[in-house]
This record gives sequence, structure tokens and C-alpha cells, in this order.
Amino acid sequence: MQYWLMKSEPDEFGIDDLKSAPKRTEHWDGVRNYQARNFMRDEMKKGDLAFLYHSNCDEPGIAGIMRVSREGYPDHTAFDPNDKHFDPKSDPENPRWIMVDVTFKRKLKRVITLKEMKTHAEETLAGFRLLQRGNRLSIMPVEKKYWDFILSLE
DNA sequence: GCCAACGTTGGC
DNA sequence: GCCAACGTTGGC
Repeated sequence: MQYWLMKSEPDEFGIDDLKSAPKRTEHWDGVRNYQARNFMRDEMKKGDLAFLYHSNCDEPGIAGIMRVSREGYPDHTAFDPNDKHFDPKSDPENPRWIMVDVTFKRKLKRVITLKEMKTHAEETLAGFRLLQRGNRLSIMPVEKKYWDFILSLE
């Protein structure tokens, strides 16, 4: 069982949106980065847990926990010319982009902010990918030691 | 295969 | 809104 971090802009899709979704489940569509896709396609397993990270907002940070409820399958939004994430190069016969389903588990008692995590960047969170320079990856694995420490801050 | 140009991400 | 960092595209 693996741990993950998945970024989303709360204006687009935040932890409360997941909580209020039917069956508290949503598909994680729109990923158009190969590294992130490969994680979903090759490594994410049903039952894995993931932090939902709010990016590009007033208070960037980890807002909640979700569970992978369906493993990788084709991202159909890539086939829809009217979709924001349409990709004409993704062929339904040979889909280029993959998504998983995630289910709400819980909100954190408070948002663990990026700012707060950065204060531990030299010690306990040294090596945590989220904190590394220029990191733009929207989906990344989280080592258990980082996962546990972040939750201990809660 | 190189690399300049361009687009996107995301913190601030 | 700015801009650094990074990924992708496409000409050569």
C-alpha cells in the first residue's frame, strides 16, 4: 500500500467538492503530464491513500485524505473537443491519458500549509518531493515517514 | 539529437 | 500580476 499527494486548485476542485460528490467519489481527470500519468497508470493501486493538496490559492497546503477507489483507466475528457483538457492526439483506440477514481476519506482538522511544512524542510521533511525546488509535479508518491510526520502536525 | 521558443504551473 | 522553473514542440 502506497501513499500519494495529488494537487488540485480548490477553485476548480477542492476537498469539499469531493466530500459532496455522489458517493463521495470523483474521477481524477485532466492530468496531462507524463510522469504524473505514469504514476496513475503503473503504480497507483486500489486502497492507496492520497493527500489532497490545494494549490494556487490563498493558503496552499494539504487539506484532506482520499482513497484510490478505482485503478487507472482512460481519461475520456481527452477525447471531447469541448473539454478544457481535450487532446486531439489521444486516440480512443490507444488512449494517451489515464485517470483514477478517488473517494473522500476525511478532511484534516486544519490545513497543513506549505509554509508550515517548509519550516521542517531541513529536518524531518528533508527530501520530501513537494518541497524541492521548482517542483511542479501534480501527482507524487509520499514516503510513509513523511506521511506520518505530516499527520502528526495535525 | 539539439535547442530556442513557447506554454503552464504555482508560490508569492 | 509577476516570474522562475520546468515540460513540450518543432525546425534544423
